[in-house]
Amino acid sequence: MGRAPCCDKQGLKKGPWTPEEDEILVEYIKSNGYGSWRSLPKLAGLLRCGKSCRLRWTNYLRPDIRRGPFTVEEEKTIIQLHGMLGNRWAAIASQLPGRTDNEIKNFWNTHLKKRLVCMGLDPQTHCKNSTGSVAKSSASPSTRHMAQWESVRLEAEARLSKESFIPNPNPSSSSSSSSSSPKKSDSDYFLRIWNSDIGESFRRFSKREPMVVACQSSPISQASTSTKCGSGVTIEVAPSSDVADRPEEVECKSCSRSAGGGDDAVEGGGGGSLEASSSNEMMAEMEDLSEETSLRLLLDFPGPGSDEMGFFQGQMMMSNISLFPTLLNETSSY
DNA sequence: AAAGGTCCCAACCGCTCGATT
DNA sequence: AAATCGAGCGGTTGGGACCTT
Repeated sequence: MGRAPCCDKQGLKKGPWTPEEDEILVEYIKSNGYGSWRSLPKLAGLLRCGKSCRLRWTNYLRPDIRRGPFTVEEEKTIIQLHGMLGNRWAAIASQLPGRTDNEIKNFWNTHLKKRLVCMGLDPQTHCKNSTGSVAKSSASPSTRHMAQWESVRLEAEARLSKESFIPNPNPSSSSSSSSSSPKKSDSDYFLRIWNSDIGESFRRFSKREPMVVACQSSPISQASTSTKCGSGVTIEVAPSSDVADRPEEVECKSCSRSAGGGDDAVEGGGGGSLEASSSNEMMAEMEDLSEETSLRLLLDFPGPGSDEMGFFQGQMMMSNISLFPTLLNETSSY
């Protein structure tokens, strides 16, 4: 598309920044802001291209940059977010105040990646590598990450839909009361994540790739062959006869609205529908399966002996966000 | 002490996307 | 609708710092 170079590179300086250049850039931005990076170097009197100035500012000179080694909590956050988002460093950085995407990327490539390899995990998929016993789907890592998000989101929407069937046993408790209604708030917690930077990042990315949901390890996901979101759009999950090799494809025409109408339905794998007359016991069973499966998908749960679940809860709590808090408490003994 | 190898990170490059013309 | 621009993102690299022999 005839893209012009970002700047006229003739006569512009490259390489490491000098303290003098740093000072000029900082002083200029302090007094003028950084409205246009392209014109900034000329206005500030720097022989650098705008791109270089932006990079220097965002990665090094910004006053809110947090320097120094990564903490253990930050490391775990990066690993978890990388498990969900893949190499989307900017999205990961948005969850780590004061850290830049470049810094996180470097830290990942020089430390965390090696650590995962040493643990016998594929740094891209966070699964056991080819020598291990866990073989996931043939989908690309980014697709799997999206699939995890999408799977959990679908379940959250399905749960909301399902909840709308159940008569409130305690009419005095308002539906907006989150603390006294864990089931309801569980869905809300997910939707809050969904509406956060991470969710936004996922939504933007997912526009570019067809959605493939790999849910072979998920009994409830296999069972959930279709659901309706709040706008009445049906999301189809075609059952597969060989789920280990062929991840089920989902044509998701979803909206971001939660399900709420009384005629929304969640259909079971046997072809039967969960209707409003379903027993509470069945609902409870579905609830348990659904929540555990969702968590495992979301966290790439590595299995017994891991403390990652507990960590993740801590991370989310730090951000005033918790995914299915009651379940996390129950499952933290894994 | 010196040479060679490895690690680490700041900076660059090329691409994509959204906005504008 | 097409071309262009500006910004941002992720992959890659150059070179200094550090380690090993």
